[in-house]
Amino acid sequence: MTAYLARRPKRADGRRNYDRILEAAREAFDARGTDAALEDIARAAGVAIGTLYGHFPTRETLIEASVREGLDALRASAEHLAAADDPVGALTRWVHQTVAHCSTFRGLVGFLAASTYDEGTPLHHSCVEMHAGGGMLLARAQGAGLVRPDLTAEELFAAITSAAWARENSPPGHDHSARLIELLIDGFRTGAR
Amino acid sequence: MTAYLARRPKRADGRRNYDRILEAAREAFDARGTDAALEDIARAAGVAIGTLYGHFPTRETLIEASVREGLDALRASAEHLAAADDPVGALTRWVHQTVAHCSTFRGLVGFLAASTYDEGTPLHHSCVEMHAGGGMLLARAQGAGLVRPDLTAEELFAAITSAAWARENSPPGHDHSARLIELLIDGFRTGAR
DNA sequence: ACCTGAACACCGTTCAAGT
DNA sequence: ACCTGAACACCGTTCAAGT
Repeated sequence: MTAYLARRPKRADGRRNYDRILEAAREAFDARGTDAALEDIARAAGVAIGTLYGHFPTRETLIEASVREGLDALRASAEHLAAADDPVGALTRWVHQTVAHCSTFRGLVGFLAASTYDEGTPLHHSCVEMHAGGGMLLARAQGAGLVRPDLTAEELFAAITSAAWARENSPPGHDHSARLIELLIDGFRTGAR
Repeated sequence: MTAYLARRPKRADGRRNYDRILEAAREAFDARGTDAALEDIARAAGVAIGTLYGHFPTRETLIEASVREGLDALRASAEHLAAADDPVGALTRWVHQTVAHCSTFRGLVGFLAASTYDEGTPLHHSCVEMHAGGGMLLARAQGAGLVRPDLTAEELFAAITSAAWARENSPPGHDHSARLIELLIDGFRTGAR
């Protein structure tokens, strides 16, 4: 069953409030993570709390609307990178991009991990898109004999989300997520060991 | 500055309550993660909420007391494994053990990541112990020329916590943390790529 | 079709009164 | 030295009344 997704209203005042809430939400999630107080977001947007709930019935729909465009763009990016002549370089670049997007806000990657295999979830669609984009680049690298053939898109996704978690949760000056990605990609390569 | 740590009281009734709270907390954290309701824990332990706060002034001190023994035992395990003749095998085994302990409860690894570089935190001591244990096994594997000499104990710790997060946050049937560890260790090896 | 804010529920945390 | 539970604060969520 497909989850309810927030829709931008048709009426002018509704659309204005919808946009303001989304802008306030992005700022709040950015500053305080995905468990930012919804009342603060409503106040910053200049609307009553009921208005926020009217547009975004759950916290997850609000998070989803805040990141949808960014995450779905990764699919297009994968298609673009698939044209490169260096399949492992393309995969590596895409993984770095994806990790960055999955750690846009502190807490986001937890929702993504919970959404990947649960259709009834607002973020599920974006997860499927990412999965498909990664699977495409993975298959190309495997087809060229450069990445272990037994590596699955699920495992790639697990690697990406765990690196994104590391990025989200690193204290300043101790973010080793980029290095983690390099080590993982090295582990992906054919003949590694 | 060192953080306050919970201490087992001397008076018999206090000790009894302390133990009961800890037992109830382990069950609650196990079932519902580290953000389980403290009132539920107090009720399950048969004490008033103020009693819980008297022994464990913050949620983190309660979490710390729940996992201290398990985490600190990893140091002894590292020392034991250091005697093995296969340094990479020893490191691999220790990483698997450590990942398992860091994901004892859902939410634990977030506290661990925040505690590693913050002395004023109840779990800091256990993090330092783990860090030291891992550093020892890493140095041995590097000394034998089997692991990249530029890999640091901080990076190893980041790899372990991110794998633990993957383990904590995997839906049933989709836990790829063990594979992630294998891929990472392969990335650690000398001459990988 | 959309907005408002009071009302209720839930839970974290403190503290005065007790033994 | 330790226990109790009422009291307060904060925030999520709903809904009747409004435009």
